[in-house]
Amino acid sequence: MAKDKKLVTAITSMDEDFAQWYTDICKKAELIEYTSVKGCMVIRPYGYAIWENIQHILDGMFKATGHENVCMPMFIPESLLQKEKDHVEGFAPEVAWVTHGGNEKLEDRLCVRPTSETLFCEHYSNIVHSYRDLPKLYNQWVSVVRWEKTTRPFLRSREFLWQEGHTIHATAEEAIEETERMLNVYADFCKDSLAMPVVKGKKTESDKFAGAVSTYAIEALMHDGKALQAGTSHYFGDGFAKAFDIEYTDKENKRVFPHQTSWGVTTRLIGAVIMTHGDDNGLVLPPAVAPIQVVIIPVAQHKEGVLEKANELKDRLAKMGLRVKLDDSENSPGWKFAEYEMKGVPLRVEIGPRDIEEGNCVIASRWNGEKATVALADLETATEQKLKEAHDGMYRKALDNQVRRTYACTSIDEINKALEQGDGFIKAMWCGEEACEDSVKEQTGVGSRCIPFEQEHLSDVCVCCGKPAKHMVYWGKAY
RNA sequence: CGAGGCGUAGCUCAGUUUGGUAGAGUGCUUGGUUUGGGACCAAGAUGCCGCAGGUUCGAGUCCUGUCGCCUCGACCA
Repeated sequence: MAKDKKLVTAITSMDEDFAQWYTDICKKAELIEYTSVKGCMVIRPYGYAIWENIQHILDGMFKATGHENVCMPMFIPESLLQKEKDHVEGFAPEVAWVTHGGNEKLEDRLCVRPTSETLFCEHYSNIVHSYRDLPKLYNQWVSVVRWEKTTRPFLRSREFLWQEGHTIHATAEEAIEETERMLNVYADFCKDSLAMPVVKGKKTESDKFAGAVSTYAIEALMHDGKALQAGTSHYFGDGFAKAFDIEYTDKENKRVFPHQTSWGVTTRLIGAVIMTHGDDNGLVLPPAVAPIQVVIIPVAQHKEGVLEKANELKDRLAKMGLRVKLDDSENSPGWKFAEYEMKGVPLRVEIGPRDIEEGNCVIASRWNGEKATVALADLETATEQKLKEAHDGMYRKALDNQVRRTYACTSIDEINKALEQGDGFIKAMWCGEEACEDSVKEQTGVGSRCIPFEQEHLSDVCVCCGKPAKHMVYWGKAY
């Protein structure tokens, strides 16, 4: 792969310094730019286009499962935030406060939403009165603010874009079903659109969302072996309803509390894509969310007929509904190759005088670096096939990495030994006690990620205390 | 919030030890030659040396303060 030294020196290699590699990609692929406010970044057009594609696909999936979009205010009065005890305790340390309106000090200061459960609850208490009003399946696409101490582009910023679904149901069964349904939507999206394998599971008690009865998550394993929570779905029971006085009259004319859920994914998904698929030449984007799916690079473009032919190919691909770009700038072809590799464009079509004479073009695939000569007549079918291959190949490659870095362990020693080969997922049995969860983290550095739905029986006893095991848990170092 | 690192041209950085006219590479602009893996030649433009005080005849350089960014921890999507 040492084709050209300049390609390698353009960004820090991931083996040398993974964190720097990540930052380099964010900057050089023009995804973000820093601003003068810590943790608040400009998401540049190319980065935002990825988000728009994510939004578009997910929004379709939400609508297909019966959800409606709404928009809540950005401010939450302190008194409202205080209503659910666990919730406020969980979020208070990281909220930003608005204390003044103009020059006047506010009586009741306002927090900038870190999440909108309280706002949805207040609203539901106003509009839910009868079983006929249920369920409400709401979602919103907004930004939220959490005053993080340490920030990183996409992975942990103080303001971030997300969607938060908030639903309210007549029964616990319905709400639990919704919680699971949306976790599956997320997992399917990660697999089918981001080519990213995830582990679905339940969070331990200590790792639950503030105010939830149970929290479910999808966990992904990054290229460096660290785990990233890629999405969550929470079941609230009727706890919020009780705290916010949301009641309805059921068919038997009884006053009862409804059951709620919330679920969300964020721009962190972009970070997940970078760290799942990227390589030392830059970003590698899954075709489904790539802002440019095919880039056409003319070679010797000043020569008669080259640009005309390139434009013709562009039109043919665009007609297929693909996002295609023709780069006819004055930069050299080599420069363009490197540039669009940095930006992770899935396919590159090269067209030059030689090709035109032979009736061919060259299609290069970003994910595996392969080049193929394709007859111009077969452009559409070849492109379609190579995009599909890219998605499938990327998923397989990511899954291989995850499998290779997943270690089944039955003792603390085994965990530590496994981690010597590099970070990854540890599968190990657990008794269910928080003390053991803490102890494992202390002794090995890995924390519980989730209790996967797909359980395996590795041993009868807890990896830590030796008492009877209740669950197999995925452990890992987290972002 | 703890520990470390860094703020000099759009970017990457040298210059700070030992105070004395602001530097390099890259990028940018213009013209020409090029074009199948980050092309070449020529000419040009670009700086409150993060900010505020102080010491000094003189500060990018020394002192004090301050703000910000990055990395690693603890916390989190």
